[in-house]
Amino acid sequence: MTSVQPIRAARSPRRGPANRLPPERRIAEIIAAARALLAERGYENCVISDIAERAGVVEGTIYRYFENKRDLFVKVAESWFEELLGQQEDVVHVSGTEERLRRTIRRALSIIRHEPALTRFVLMELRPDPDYKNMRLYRLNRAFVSGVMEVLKEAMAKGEIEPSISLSLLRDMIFGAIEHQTWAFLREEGSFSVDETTDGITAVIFRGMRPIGTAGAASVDDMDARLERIEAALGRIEAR
Amino acid sequence: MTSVQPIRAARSPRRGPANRLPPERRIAEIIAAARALLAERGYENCVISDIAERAGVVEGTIYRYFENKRDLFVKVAESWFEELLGQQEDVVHVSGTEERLRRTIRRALSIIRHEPALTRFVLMELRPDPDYKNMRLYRLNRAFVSGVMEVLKEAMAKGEIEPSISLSLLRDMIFGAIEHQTWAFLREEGSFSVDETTDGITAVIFRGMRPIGTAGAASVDDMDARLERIEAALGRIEAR
Amino acid sequence: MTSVQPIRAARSPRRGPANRLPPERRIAEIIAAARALLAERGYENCVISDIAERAGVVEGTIYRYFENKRDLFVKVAESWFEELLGQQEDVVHVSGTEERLRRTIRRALSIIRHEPALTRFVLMELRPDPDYKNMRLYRLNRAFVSGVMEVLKEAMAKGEIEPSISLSLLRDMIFGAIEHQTWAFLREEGSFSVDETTDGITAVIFRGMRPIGTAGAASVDDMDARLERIEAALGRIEAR
Amino acid sequence: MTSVQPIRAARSPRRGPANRLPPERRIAEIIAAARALLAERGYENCVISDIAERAGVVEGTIYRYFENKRDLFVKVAESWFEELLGQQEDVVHVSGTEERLRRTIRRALSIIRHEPALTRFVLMELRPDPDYKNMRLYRLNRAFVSGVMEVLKEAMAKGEIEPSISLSLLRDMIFGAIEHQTWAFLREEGSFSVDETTDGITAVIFRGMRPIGTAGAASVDDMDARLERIEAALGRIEAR
DNA sequence: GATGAATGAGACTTCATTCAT
DNA sequence: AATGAATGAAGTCTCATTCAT
Repeated sequence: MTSVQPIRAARSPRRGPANRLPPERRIAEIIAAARALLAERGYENCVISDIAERAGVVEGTIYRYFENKRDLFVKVAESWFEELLGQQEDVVHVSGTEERLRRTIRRALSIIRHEPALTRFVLMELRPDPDYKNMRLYRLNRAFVSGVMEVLKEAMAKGEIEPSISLSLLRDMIFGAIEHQTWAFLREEGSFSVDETTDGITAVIFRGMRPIGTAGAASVDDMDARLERIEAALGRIEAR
Repeated sequence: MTSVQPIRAARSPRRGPANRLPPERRIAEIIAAARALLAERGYENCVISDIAERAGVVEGTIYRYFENKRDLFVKVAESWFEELLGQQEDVVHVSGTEERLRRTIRRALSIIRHEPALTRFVLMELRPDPDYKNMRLYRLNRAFVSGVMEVLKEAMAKGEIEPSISLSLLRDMIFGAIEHQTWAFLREEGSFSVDETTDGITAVIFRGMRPIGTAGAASVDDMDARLERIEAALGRIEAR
Repeated sequence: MTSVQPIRAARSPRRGPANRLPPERRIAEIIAAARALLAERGYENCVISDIAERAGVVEGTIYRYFENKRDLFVKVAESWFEELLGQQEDVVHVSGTEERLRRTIRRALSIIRHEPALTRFVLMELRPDPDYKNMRLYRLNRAFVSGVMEVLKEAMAKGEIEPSISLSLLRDMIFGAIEHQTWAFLREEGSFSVDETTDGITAVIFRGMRPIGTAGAASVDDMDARLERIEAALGRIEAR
Repeated sequence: MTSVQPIRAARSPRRGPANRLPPERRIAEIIAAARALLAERGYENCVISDIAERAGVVEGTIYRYFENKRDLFVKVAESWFEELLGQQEDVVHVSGTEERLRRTIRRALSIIRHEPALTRFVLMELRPDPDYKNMRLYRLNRAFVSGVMEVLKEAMAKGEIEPSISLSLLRDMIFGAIEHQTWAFLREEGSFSVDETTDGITAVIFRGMRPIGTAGAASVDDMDARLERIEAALGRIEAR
C-alpha cells in the first residue's frame, strides 16, 4: 500500500474508439481512478498515464477536466470529504459528552484507517501548502474536524473541561493519537482494534493516565469507573 | 558501409579549481546543505544539484560520499538523531514522574518544532520502508523515543498509571499531539508556546480534560444522570 | 526557519511542432535509426540522444516505444532476423549436400558481411546474457542457424559425414571462419570475395586441406576435383 | 565471468601511507589488477577506481603510468601476448605437420579458454581500431598467430596442402572454430574438452568431414550422378 | 612518487503537459 | 469531446581524468 513504487505498467492497448460520456460521469470516473491509485501508491508515485488507463481514457482527457495533476488530487480529496460529511448526521443526537466524543473519535479512526493514503496526502502534501487555507478543501476539512470541536466546546460550556486547557490542544491530541496509531498500523507494527483504541483515547482524554481512584474517594470513584465501562460497552453495542 | 569505429571520445574533466577538504568536513558540509534544503523543501523536492550547489561542490562529489539520494538523507537523519542524543543527559536526575515527563515532552516538542521537515522525512519516507527496522536510524530513533517510554514504564511500575492503558497509546498521544501542534504552527495558524503546549499535554496526559476536582468527586446527581442514560440505551436495545 | 513549501514548479513542455506518425512507422524509423547507428558505432557507443536525433524525434519518444536502450537493440536485432528469415526459402529445393551447404554458407557470409555490427551485437552483447535462451531473438537465431544444421544432419544421415565428427564443431568451424573472415575484412586487411570464401570454406569442410588426390587414386580423384569445380561454378552462375 | 556487471564496490578504506615501489613493480601490479578485473567483468565494466583498489593504489597513480584507460588495457593485452610468446618454443621440434598443427591448436584453445575476456577484448575492442595495425599489439598478435601460419606454410611447401586453398582462410577456420567453441562454453551451453575439440578441428582441417576412405574413392556411380546434375543445370541456364 | 578529493560532461530514464488529428 | 503521439525539461547517477597537497 505504502510500498515504494517503481513498477512500469505494461503497455496496454487502448480500449476502443471514443466512448463519449457526460462530463460529470467522466470526472467522477477519473476521480475514482485517481483515488484508487493514490491508495495504492501515494501521491508522488501516481503517474498520470496510469490514472488515465485505469479511468479508461488517455492522458489528454484528464487535462480537459483538471488543470494539472495537483488539481486533480485536490479534487479527489474534496470529493472524499464531501462523502464523509454526508454521513455525519448520526452523532448529533447522542446525549452525553463522553459518548459523543467517543463516537466521533471512532469515526475518524475508522476513516483514517480505511483511507490512509488520502489522509497522508492531505496531511503531507496539501496542508503544508501556503494557501491551503484558501482552498475549498480547508473548509471541508474544518467541517469534518469541527465535529470534535463542537463536542469539546459544548463540554466546555457545560463546565466539563478544565477551562485552562486549549481546545485545539485537545483536538490535536486526539487526531495526533489517531494518526500515530494508524501509521504504526500501516508499518505493520501489529494489529489494531478500532474499538480499543477509541476507548483508550477517550479514556485518557477524559481522565488522564492516572489510575482510577487515585485522586478521590474510593467507593464512589470505583462506581464511577464501573459505570463508565458499562456506558462504553453500551455505546459499542448501539453503534453496531 | 562505415567502419565500426569512432570509439567514444575520451572524456575531458574539470575546469574550476579544487578546494580540497578532509572527507569528514566535506561530508559534514554536504549533510548540512542537505539538511537545510530538506527543511525548506521536503524530501521529494530536494534535487541533488541544488544540494551540491549549496554545499559548494558538484553533483558527482556527493556520490563520492553517499550511495544515492536516499542514503544521503538517511545519513542526515542519523546525524540529527546523534546530535539529539548527545544532549539528553539532563532529564535522568529529575525526580517525580510528572516533572520528568514534562521535561521529556518539552524537549521533543522543541526539537520537532525546530526540525519539522526532518521529522516528517523520518515519519513519512523512512518509517514506511520495509526494512526500516534494520536501519541504524531505527535504533537511534528508538533511543530517542525511549526517553518517554522509560518514564511511562517507571510510572506504571510505581502504580501511577491506570494499568489498563496501553503505553504505546500514551506515547502516540504525546507525539501525535506534538506533531499536530507543530504542523498547525507551520501552517501559520498562530503562534505557539513551547512551554504552554508542554504543560497542556502533560496536564491532559496526567489528569485528562476534566475540571480539576471533578474526576474523583462524581456527584450523586451525575451518577443519577448516567444511570438514566444507561436505562434509555437498554430500552433502545430491547426495542430492536 | 523557512516554511516547508515551495513545491516544485509545474513542468512546462514543448516548443517545436509535433510531426505525428502512426506507431508502426515511428517504431520502424527508430529501429532503422538505431540499426544505422549500431552499424557505425557498436552498441556501447550508441547514445540514445543520437539515435533520437537521427530518427527525428526526442529521447523521450524512444521510451514511449521501448523499455530501455537494451530493449531497443534487441528489437533491432529481431527485426533484422525476421528480414533474413523472410528470404530463406530458396535453399531448400537444391539437391546435393555440398551444393546446399555452399549456398547456406554463402548466404550467411553475405549477411554477416553486410551487417557486421549487428552480428557483433548479437554475438557479444546478447548471447552472453543469462537468459538469452528465453529471448525471442534466440529462437530467431536458431531458425537462421538451423539452415546449416539441417544440411549437416541430412548429410550425416546419408553417410556423407564421418560419424565421429561433432556436428556442432562443424557448425562452429563454418561460422567461426565466416566471422573471422568478416572481421579481417572490416579491419581493412584486404578485399574479400564472398564467392571465393564460400568455396574455400566448403572445400575445406568437405575434404580438408589435403591436396586433392593425396589420399586416393590419382586419375579418378583428379576428375573428381575438376567436376567439383565445375559444379561450384555452375552453382554460382545459377545463384545470380 | 561474462556476467553483466553493475555492482557497486563497497567503499573500502585505503591501506596505508605510501608504499613506494620501483616503477616496473608498480606497473606490473597495476597490469595484473587490470587483467584480473578484465577477466571478471569485461572492458566496459572495468572501472578505474576498482582497478586501482585492487592494485593497492589510487586512481591518480594509474594515470602516472598509463595515458588513459584504453592505453592501460592495451598494455595488459601486450603483456599477455609477451607471456604467451615466452612459452612457445616447445612446438618447434615436433616433426610431422599434423601433430605440430594439433599442438598449436591445443595451445591456442587452452589459452583462449583460460582468458576469454582478454581474447574478447583484443578481438572486439582493439582489432576494430583504425590503427590497430600500427600498435605493438598487432605485431605481438601476429607473432602469436604466426605459429599456426608457419606450420601451414611449411605444410604447403611440402605439398601437404592443396595449393588452391588460402592459408588465411585455413587460419580463420581454425581460430574461428576455437572462438565459437569457447563462447558456446562460456554461455554454459555444455562442457567442452580441450583435447576432443583439438582433435576434431585438426581432423576436419586435414581431411574434411567426409567419411574416412570416401574422399579419394569417388565411385563411377557418383560421377555419373554428378554429370547428370551438371547437364541439368546447363539446361536450366540455356533455358533462361 | 603517491594520494584521493574533486570535477563535469554526459548517460539513461521519467513524466507532466500539449496539441494536431 | 476524445485521442495519444510527441515533447523536453529535469532527475539520478557514473566515471575517466586532473591536480593541489
